[in-house]
Amino acid sequence: MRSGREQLSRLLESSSNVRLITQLHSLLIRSGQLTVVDCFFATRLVSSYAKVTSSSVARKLFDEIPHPNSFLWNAILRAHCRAHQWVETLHLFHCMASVPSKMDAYTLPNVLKACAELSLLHHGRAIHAVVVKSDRQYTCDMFVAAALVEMYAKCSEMCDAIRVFEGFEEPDVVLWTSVVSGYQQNGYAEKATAFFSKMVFENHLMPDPVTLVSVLSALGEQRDLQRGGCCHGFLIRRGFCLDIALVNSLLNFYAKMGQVKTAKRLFETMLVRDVISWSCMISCYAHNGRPIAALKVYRKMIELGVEPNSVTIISALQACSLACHLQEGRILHELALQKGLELEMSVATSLIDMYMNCSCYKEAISLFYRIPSKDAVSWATTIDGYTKNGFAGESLKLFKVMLLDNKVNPDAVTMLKVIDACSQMGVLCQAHCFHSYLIRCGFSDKVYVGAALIDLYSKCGSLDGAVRVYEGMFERDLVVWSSMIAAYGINGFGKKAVSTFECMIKSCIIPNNITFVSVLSACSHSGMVQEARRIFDSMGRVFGVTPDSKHYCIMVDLLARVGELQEALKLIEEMPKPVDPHVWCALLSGCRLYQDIEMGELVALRLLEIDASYAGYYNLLANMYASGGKWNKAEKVMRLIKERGLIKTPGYSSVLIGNDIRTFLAGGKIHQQEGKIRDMLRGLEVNIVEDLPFDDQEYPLEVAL
DNA sequence: TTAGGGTTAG
Repeated sequence: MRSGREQLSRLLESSSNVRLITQLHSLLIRSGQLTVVDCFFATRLVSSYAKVTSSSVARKLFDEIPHPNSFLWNAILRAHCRAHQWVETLHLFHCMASVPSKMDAYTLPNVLKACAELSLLHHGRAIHAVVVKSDRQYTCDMFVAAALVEMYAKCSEMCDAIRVFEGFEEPDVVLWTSVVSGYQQNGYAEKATAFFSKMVFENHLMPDPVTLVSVLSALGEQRDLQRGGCCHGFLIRRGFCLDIALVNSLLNFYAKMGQVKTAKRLFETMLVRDVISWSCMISCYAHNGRPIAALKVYRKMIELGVEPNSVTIISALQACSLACHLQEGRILHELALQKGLELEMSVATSLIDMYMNCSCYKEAISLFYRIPSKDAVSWATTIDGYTKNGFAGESLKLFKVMLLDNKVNPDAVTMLKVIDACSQMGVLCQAHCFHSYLIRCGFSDKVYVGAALIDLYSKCGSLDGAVRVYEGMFERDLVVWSSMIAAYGINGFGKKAVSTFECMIKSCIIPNNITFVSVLSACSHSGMVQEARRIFDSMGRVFGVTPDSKHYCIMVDLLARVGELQEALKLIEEMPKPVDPHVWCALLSGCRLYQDIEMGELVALRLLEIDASYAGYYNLLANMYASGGKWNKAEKVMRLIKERGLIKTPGYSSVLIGNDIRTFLAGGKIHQQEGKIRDMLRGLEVNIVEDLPFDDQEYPLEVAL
């Protein structure tokens, strides 16, 4: 027969809601069993409150006990740890340290955890020194060892973590897992999986769900679908399917691998889903280019009453950003405000990105300036947002502000965004300046920076600059090759682009969809129809790359430009549906050029079926009529634009004059120096004609024409 | 009385 004290203690231990714990607490006070001298029930209560993360109540109770014993001290440390109150944990530990006899092996894991979370490596090392000094008292304790491994791993000191691990002849699964997880969290995916293999195949230890979580993350990083599938099979056989963290990890693995259908199936079979499962699924769709599906999942989650957290909001915002879904984005902004998350760094950055992508740059900027301490990501997002909205000059100004602010160092991505802004401006001297800056900062050796610089120089019209960067690179990846191919292409050197493409294949670099966009558009710019046909045909057949709407668009444009209108139409008919309107536009331009009014009218009809409110389509049609002298029809279409109140976004070009960027809008106000500008243009035309090359050398097509 | 785990921003 159990005593009342023991029964009450067990009841407290099994209580999982605050109300019940509070009732038991009152009962203990009323019955006189909870006194300031009795640490037994105080410890039980503190532990129970900690389980339901009521650390403040636990602390109040603890503070009432004048002489806590080791058990009570450890319980309150754990309560603060569970509540992620790391500073308070350390503070209490220092109070406790004044009574050394109270500290034991149970104390250290909590304190080490706080050190790890606060990245207090020196503190952690000091505690490790205490452990070593204690000889066998703590050194053989596997719990302390696991906490030490975790602390070192969190502080990116994996060598020290391994030394702790190696101090044990027979480490248990938890200790092995700590190391696997440490490697994975520090970005050493291969080491993590190798360590896991050693644990299973050489040491014959059975992994548990926690081990598998870390392994799946590492396999996701390694893009190892096969071994991930083995883990899936294993967890089914071992009956771990109800471990929600493990299944979430598996869900995330399939999401990372782009296996959306498998992730969806897994999500649907989950008996219990928490907010992380839902967030994983939203993020899975958003990251795999299906923002509408992501938002659908988000709405379903809300409908089912699952409370979204900051990660859910971030993932849903990413979907809004991709789908340019401003209305839903604003609702999410309101939700973030209600939850007090608006200025949390990742949420604020996602909001800025969403507003920028939805062309609401003023709202994005206002939010950016309200973030109290900005990080490199928020700066880069805003810089990039300006560029996306066509304000590259503002991007560069903001970058200067970032440097003057001097609180955050720009990272590689920030640099790439600034290069993008420079590319949009297309001003060569600016490109030179920024390139010098990158060399000074030590970023110029990075492969991705090299690729971006090639792109920058080529967009500034300096093919020489692009070639110099390319030739000066020690390492060339797919992106570098693709950038160089594109650089030749946009500067009109189609043959060089194709020969670079062939050289890349000889170097055993497999082209991707972007490489094909570059090489096909290079052919298009130089009128190389046969080469384009050959390369387009090889895409799926030889390289396993399925042509998408961009590739079809380039091919249709190319065929239409050389007058192969029927072949272009045939290609469109072969395309997967729905056909992107840009493809029809390319054909319509060809109809205009070759005055195929009949086909042009049919194409225009298709375009207006897609979007009757887009003024650009009407303009294309009107231009086609005007080119053929069919003024009545052209006028009729233009009248339609006015009647329907449609507005066409004007095209523009810009030029650097002194330190000023001057922008010229198509159809804009007549420039005060228009006469002089036209004289200059006429002069240039004459010079171009006089300088026309007539040998076999390759010259940019635009110039030759 | 104690340990290792899952979702997120450019």
